[in-house]
Amino acid sequence: MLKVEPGDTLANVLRRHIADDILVGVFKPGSRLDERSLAEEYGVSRTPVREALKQLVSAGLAESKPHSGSVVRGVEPERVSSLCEASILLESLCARLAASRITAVELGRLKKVHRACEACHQEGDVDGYALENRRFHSAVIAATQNQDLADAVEFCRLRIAPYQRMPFRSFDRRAASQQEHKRIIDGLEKADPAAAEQAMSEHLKAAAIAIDEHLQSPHARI
Amino acid sequence: MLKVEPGDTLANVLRRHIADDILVGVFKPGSRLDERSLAEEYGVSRTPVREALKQLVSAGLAESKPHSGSVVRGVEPERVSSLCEASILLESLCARLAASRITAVELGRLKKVHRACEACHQEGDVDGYALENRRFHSAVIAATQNQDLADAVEFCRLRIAPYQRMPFRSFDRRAASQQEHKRIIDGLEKADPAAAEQAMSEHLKAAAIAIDEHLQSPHARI
DNA sequence: CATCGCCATATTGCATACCATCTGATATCT
DNA sequence: AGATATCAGATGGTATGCAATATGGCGATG
Repeated sequence: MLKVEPGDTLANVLRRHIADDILVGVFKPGSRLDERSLAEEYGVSRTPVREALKQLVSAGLAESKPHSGSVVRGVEPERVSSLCEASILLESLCARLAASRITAVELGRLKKVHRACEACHQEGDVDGYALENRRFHSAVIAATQNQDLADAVEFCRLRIAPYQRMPFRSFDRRAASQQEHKRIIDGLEKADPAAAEQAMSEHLKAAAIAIDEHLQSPHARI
Repeated sequence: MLKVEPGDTLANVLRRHIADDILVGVFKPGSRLDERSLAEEYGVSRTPVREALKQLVSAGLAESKPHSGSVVRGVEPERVSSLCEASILLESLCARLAASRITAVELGRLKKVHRACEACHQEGDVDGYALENRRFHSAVIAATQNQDLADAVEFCRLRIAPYQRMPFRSFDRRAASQQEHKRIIDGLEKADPAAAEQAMSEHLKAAAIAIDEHLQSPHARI
């Protein structure tokens, strides 16, 4: 438990661990991240926990007021639309760029991720699908061959990640998402920037609508 | 010295202070950020300094290897082009969006900043010009009315900031920059997305070329 | 003479203790 | 009874000390 590899640090391990817990929904938006509790839970001191939390705040996954602690950043429904819009604009841009830059190797990996998505979809593995979906989008972003652009876009993506996974509980949404992914791959494979951009834009718009519907429904609140 | 307002924290003050020092060139890329020295220099303990440094790393202004300390992130010349490209793409996008969304108040503030730029330019106040220039771009980004998009773009801008200011030592570059800014304002005022996008793109391309030329010249290395 | 390995030192990472600040609950005053 | 002031408990923020690890130089060995 809590193995820290040489050349790494305990705080980094904690950050990744807690971030995963947020992204997968163990820590829900709004819940408090108490330093002492977390430290005790992981069997470490408060110091590395603090560092991890600070980094999560920087990443936009949590927020903190001085002397009032940190909470998982909640995204109010009205903010979701802003977040979705940003994501649509940024990732469409990436798709357009990637179409003329993606390498054969990257395209191969993208297709592999797409197949993994399909498997999770058929098995009804929602968490698995959410994970592979994140990998799919990260792969497109990375295909821009511009690390700094990628960092900025991932910075935004990270914030909606907790919400992206919600609609995947629906079989129909997953099926639609798969088809949309396919169109993105086609655009990239044909090195057609306009097509890839259009496909990505439509995909994320559909996702945004699905998220919104989930937030509207009564059982929502994540 | 080092006043910490109530409702704020010493680490935050330090972060802003050090970040400013990096942006203004007191700490040059590549220089070490020693925790003990900084702590002693500011008359505080290592803990808040550590937190500040960690945040700077998250912001991309510094980088650290475990047990090896932090250094101001150096941008190798070959990475500058990637950074500039990202900045061009993202800010042009913002300009396009802002053209149809900027409010009268925001436009007024933008013009005011533009006048402040002009004053610094005439006086040869390079640091002042760099500051007002940053405000100008931040104002455009903010005019998208999308905080999450703005955060992502600022995240990228922060990384080139140390290099943006270099060309401003040249009177001619400042003069050209002013004219380019004017065209951006015109595009926004006419609510012409294409014009604003075009103007911003050309402005940043010119800036990128200017930065590159500075890095090529012998007296460069910031 | 070059290269590899070891050791000394400096610097970071982690833990613990203490201090400042916020939150809420209670009691008092209007 | 309502509002406000005050106090106690909880929680973050800061300081310091110790442990772990990387770095650079020196020496031994091929």
